[in-house]
Amino acid sequence: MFIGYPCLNWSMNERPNRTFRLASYSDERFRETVAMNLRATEAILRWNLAEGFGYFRISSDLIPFASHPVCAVDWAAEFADDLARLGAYIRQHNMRIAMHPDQFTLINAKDPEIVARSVKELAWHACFLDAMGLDATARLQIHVGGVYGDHAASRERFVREFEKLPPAIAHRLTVENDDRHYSLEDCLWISDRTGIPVLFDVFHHSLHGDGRPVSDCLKQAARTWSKKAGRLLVDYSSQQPEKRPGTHADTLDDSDFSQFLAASKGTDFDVMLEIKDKETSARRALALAQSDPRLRKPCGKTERCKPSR
DNA sequence: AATGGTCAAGTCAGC
DNA sequence: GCTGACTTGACCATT
Repeated sequence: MFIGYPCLNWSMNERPNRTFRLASYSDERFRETVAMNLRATEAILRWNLAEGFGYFRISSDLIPFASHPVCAVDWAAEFADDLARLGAYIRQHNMRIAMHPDQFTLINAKDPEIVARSVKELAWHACFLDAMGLDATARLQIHVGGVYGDHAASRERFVREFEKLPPAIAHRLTVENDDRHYSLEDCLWISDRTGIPVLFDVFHHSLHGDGRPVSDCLKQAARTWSKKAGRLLVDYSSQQPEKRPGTHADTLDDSDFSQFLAASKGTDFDVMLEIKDKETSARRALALAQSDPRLRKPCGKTERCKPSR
């Protein structure tokens, strides 16, 4: 088990998600921004290694406007060396990487143009991971979406559209249960028909699930992950008190997380803490998991990974 | 320097 | 048909 946090690190003076307005786009500005974002990401991964975090979600803002027609720069070629170096670092320390294209990525949209844009969006993410030389354990997670008032039809459409995806995307794609439309059951239904591994979101399951115990869900979701796809991925969060149901907590609820660790004992996975204060909570989670035999730390290639302590 | 309106992309509910 | 919510950081124009 690796513990991770998404995209940003507030305690460092690094921003891996710098962007700018479309109206002020220029190739030069694009290049500068990508270069800064890459350097920041590299710095955060170094920090993660030192702190013991083996799992990280790389920001989709790293390459701004990557799938937009305005972007004519061949960034994968221009930054090939930087990307290869970053990838080598990740592989050397056996780190786990995921990316989460945003909610407008809908391979099952009714409008074929939205589908085409979504495929382009997924394609650049896949290209980015490819350029780093990462294998299929580096995942692209998306929600099912595209409901248009008919869950069943949309679920079917997702399966059909998946079959048409280029292999470079298909072999990295992962579906995640969401908090309003598609439960774990739905994702498993899709997985049965496509072989897509299912990322289990604990918090979403509590908001939109069938009430089944987390331990059962984890076991079911884990069965959808092959050796190639890697360990099961899990998103964890808890409810921010006094806020609309579904609002992610500002900071880790220590007792809720400890209960989750206890309840999940029978399954191994990498867990992403979707908590707003990022690495602050991730550190506490790491401390709470210290005595958990599943916990691993990122390590060098030659040195065998061992459970911490 | 601080502030606040607005930002590529999608869907849905509510007017 | 249009607007705002969803959700959330940050750009950027304005003060």
